[in-house]
Amino acid sequence: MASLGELERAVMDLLWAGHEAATANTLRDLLAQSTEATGGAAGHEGKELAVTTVLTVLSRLEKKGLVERERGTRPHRYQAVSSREEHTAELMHEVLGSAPDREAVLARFIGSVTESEAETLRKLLGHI
Amino acid sequence: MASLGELERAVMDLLWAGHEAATANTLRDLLAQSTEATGGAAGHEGKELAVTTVLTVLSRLEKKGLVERERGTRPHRYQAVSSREEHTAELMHEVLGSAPDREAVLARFIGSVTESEAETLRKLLGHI
DNA sequence: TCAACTTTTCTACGTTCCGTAGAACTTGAC
DNA sequence: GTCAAGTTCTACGGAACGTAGAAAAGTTGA
Repeated sequence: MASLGELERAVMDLLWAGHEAATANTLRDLLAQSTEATGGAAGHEGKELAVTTVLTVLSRLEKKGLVERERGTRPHRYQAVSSREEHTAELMHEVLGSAPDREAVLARFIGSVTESEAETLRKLLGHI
Repeated sequence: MASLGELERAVMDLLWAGHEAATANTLRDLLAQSTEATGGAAGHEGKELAVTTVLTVLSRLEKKGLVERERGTRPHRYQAVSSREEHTAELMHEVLGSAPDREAVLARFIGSVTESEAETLRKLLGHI
């Protein structure tokens, strides 16, 4: 119950970036802009998707529990259920929990953390 | 480039559990045993898969970089490229890296770690 | 109120990934 | 050189996802 497709991910990124609820139309425009910006590599031109496409994706994201919608207003407004950081942290816990020996995983994990991240962790853990 | 199917996962679990290289035949037998053990819930009876099925899965896992095979011996022998713990830790880093603000994610992550895990982390961070 | 427009839901198709395995090919042993 | 064991090729069905048209539901100006 985790992985997202490419478009689903792009939509979540937009919802996470602008911290407000957005309509499908707004999102469609933003999607066109963001793919436009990435002219070079991936080949996605600034293509406008059909609104129904965006709506389908939003419905799927809602079913997955990542997005919630206000049904009151007429153009429904959508927003992320939890912040990108919370969601990501949750995912990390999910991954961590998928191994029987969590502490051994943590040992490996810490082994390849940057120094500044290590410092952050020390602070968070109430170390000196 | 990450998620595994159910059978792929089961195969990796076997390769990770018995730390030695195994043949497709061995794995097929082990798979039948392990599904047999889980009589109640999932409904998977102790069904023997075709060896070709196991071989296909192993090929896919090889292509994904999770498994490597000795081509020298005739029944090829397969083994996990990295331990379950390393693989899991790598995955966690991948997830962590998927968010722009890694430190914010770490903050949330630490927020819901068990006390014994926190203790482990403190020790590990002590001497980095 | 009704016609025109906007928004949402339903349905569907193509692609990719995965579980599954038969057919065909390769290779080592005798 | 034949045969049995093993490996590769090919393929099919189902689920997830990108994509969007058709149809239904709601809104609004005249």
